[in-house]
Amino acid sequence: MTDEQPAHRYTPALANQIERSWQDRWEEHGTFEAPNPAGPWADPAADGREKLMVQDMFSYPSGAGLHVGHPLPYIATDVYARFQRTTGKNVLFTQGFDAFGLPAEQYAVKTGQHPRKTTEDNIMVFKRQLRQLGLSYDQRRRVATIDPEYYRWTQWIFLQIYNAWYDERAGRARPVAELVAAFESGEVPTADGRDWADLTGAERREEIDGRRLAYKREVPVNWAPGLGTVVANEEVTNEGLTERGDMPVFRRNLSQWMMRITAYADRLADDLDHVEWPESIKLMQRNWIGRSHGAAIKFPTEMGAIEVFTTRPDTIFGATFMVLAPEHPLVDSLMPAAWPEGTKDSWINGAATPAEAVAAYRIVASRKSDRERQAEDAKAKTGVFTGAFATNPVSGERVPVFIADYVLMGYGTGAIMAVPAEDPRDWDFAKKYDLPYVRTVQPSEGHDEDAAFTGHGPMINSSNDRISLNGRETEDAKQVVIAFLEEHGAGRGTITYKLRDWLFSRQRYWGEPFPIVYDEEGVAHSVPDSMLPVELPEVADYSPKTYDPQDADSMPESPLSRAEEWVNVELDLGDGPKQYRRETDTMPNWAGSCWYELRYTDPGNQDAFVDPEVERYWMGPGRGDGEGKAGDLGGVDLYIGGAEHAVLHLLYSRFWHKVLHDLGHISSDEPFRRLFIHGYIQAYAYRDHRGQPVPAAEVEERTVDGVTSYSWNGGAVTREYGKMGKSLKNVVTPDEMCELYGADTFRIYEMSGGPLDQSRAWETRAVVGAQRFLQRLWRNVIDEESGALRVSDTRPSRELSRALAKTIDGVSKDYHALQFNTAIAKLIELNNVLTKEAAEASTPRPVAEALVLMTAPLAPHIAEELWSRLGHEASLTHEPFPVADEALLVEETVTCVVQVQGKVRDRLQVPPGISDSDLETLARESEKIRAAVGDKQIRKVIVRAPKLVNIVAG
RNA sequence: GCCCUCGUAGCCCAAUUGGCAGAGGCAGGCGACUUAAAAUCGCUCGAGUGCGGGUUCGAGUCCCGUCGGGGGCACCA
Repeated sequence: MTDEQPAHRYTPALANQIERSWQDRWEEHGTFEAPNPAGPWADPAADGREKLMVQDMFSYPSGAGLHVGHPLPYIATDVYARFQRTTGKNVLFTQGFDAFGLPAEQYAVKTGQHPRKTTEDNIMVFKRQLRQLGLSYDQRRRVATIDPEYYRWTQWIFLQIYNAWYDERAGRARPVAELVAAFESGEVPTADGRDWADLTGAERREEIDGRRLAYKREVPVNWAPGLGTVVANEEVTNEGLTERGDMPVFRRNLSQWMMRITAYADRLADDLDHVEWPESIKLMQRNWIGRSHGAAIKFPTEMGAIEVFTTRPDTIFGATFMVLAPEHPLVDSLMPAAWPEGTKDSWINGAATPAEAVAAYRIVASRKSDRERQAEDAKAKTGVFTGAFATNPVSGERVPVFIADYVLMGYGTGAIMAVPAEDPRDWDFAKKYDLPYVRTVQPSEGHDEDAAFTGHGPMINSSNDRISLNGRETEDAKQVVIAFLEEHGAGRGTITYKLRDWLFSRQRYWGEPFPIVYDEEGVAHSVPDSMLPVELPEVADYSPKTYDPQDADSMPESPLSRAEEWVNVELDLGDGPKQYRRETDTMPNWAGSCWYELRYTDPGNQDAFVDPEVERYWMGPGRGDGEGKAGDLGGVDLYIGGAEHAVLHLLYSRFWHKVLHDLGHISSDEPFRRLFIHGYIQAYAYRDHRGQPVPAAEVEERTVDGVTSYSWNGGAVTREYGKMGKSLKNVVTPDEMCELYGADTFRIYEMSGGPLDQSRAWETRAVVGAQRFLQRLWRNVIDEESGALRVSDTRPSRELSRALAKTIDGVSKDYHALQFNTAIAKLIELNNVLTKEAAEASTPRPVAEALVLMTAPLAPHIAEELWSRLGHEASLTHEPFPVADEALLVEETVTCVVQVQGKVRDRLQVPPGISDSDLETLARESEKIRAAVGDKQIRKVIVRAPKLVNIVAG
């Protein structure tokens, strides 16, 4: 079959051959290596050029390999990087591997191999798959998080964070050494107010540890017995299962490493104003940080004051009871021995004493798993009276104190003032337990009397001899109440966050070991820089001890704790050799990806995680795309990735980046200046009558009378749309596509499907469109029969010259804006115009060369091949992008539409520079327009020269 | 329940950001080449923008409501 084809046709076989040879050549010449301003790759040329840093989110080398959805962002960044090189920029573009973590370990457990072996095998597969796509990575800059030379610096950064504290007054992190000085001088008060000089050694250590940005503490954590590890709050799904592995999670108190990300809550929220990210992602981060302004208010009781947090201090006259979280520490001391006067039967759940009622309720609440709480009807509020009363500090009313599990210990102060009339949750609780309500905001017209009113309106019922809020609007009333509380020492304006500190310990083998050892007293010490990296030991059994997934009482046991020889070490930490025990937990998967963008800039550096000069060159504020932008904080110029990392990865890496910035190690204050979220490639899957998936590639489609039906092996099947996966039998791989069509065709198809931020369906049969385009392009330069060039030095026709200028202009704009789908359409359009002209004659060289250069970012191999056949020795990588002839962009005549009452009645050919008044005159003189207007009065004429005139008559 | 997004030819998508609904591709139809088919090439058919209102001289584009798809959050006081 193929032997009947013209000998020099651009067939898949030829494409494959060309692609291999150019990939080899690029590698051999180090074509995509980007010079640095300093260090081993220093090149004076770097300084003279503008820089640009383009990056994909870390790839995770899973055992399954790539399907056609994975390369979408990689190709997009590659096109962008290649385009930017043609504008003369020094472009840093590479791709590394995030290779620690649960999936690698679980896969290793399943196959019985060491995680390093399976991970490295997977990396090899990924590298091969990525190489065949022709991605223009700087190979020298690839990093893998599992490489000891990489995680040495991950550990070093951990120690930087460990040895830092957050100075609220300065609004930044500072080294712990400066904290000691601040304690000594009394600048920073100790926790209990005593003089630093009066504290014992242990007390001083406690003071310091209590302020470190990385600290170890007994905290309630998410323990997953089925995985044998704890996971972060963010890694637990709404169903109360682990995000990876779908295992049940239980709340347990365990001593764990934490990161004080909450210290950065304000800056993480505020600096979102200075990065170019999609608003939706900024919103998700702001919601996650969850900053709310309100007041902390003290409600006095006989046993001391209960502090509540509220965002609605204005409604305090409506606070008719209080609710504490069941775990609230004050509950025990609040309870009287017996039920007081006025206790309603419905409040006590049949218990004889408050102690009995509280104990019983606590058991019920603690037994509920997160899952059960989710499943429960949100309106089914439960709780019990504590027997205690508190005094409303503003209204002076005596209010009963309840405990209920709808109040969470982890948010605010774990206690609320309940305002049923203005809060639906409190309303539900009040209805159930027969508690009174007082409306303090005038509900709007028609508001349901049997419901809380959460809207805004003038204050009512909020006045006594000390204060009056009546008639005030919400915001105003808040300020008045806060001022009143502060004046009377009963409270203050305050801010609360949903963001919690980051749980940083995992009981896994396959992660970075902590650079921490414990002495005989159990005191933690940093491992000195000179002893880094702390390498993972070889162990016989690298899987953590797992339990029955439902066994809530089991205890985590880290695999490293069994490596006795590694755990027990003799070290000299400056005071002579002593025995120490190593920390046996490892860091979470996120650690390595928290700073890799920094390492990309200087991966060979042996003396530092990054040379400050190199960091400033690639990521510094006001450089690259940040040039001339007020308030720019620096960072990667373009970062492309999926929305699934909108919160976790992007928040954690911003946090680490800010700490490193505060400590003076880097100049940029944000890691990623511009973020772009790509859509996904999804696929159709088909199921037979039993609901079993059938191979999607073998399904036949038939349309009869406009109704489309699908069949497989003669039997009807149903179609669904979703992810690509083995279980759905709808996986298409880049390997298959490269073999069947070639990488360039595959790249064009991937980029032509639609805007990059939109998801789309994979359709193998449509790939041929991309192939036809490249074949036509090839044919316009090379004679299919002889293989000779068919370009000439003839001048292109005026029409072709215009088309070329328009294409250069449009394509260049599209590349800048990441609109590769429309860039492709414009290139095809020009190629089609060229095909018509070239059918009769040869292709004018200037057009051929410009078209090849413009196509190169998208289909680099064929472009390089044609460029070389056109007689150029060097790679076109750094060849300047064609420049449009401005004169040809101006049309000679423009079609002007003349409308009457908004309907098109005539079209005029006019010069583009025509004035409004000349155009109006022309339009009024038009026969068709006169006929359309008839004898109606012309009321108004809208002129938008040179394209439109609209006459309003009537 | 709340928030964010997207709905344009049979399908994937354009539309100078409020100014003639069509750039490109797939599929379909007709033709050329071929003994034939595939591949290739040429020509060609094709929506009034999910639905209902509103603003405007003019709405795919802005506003309100509604339906449908995708995503996020969910007792956060």
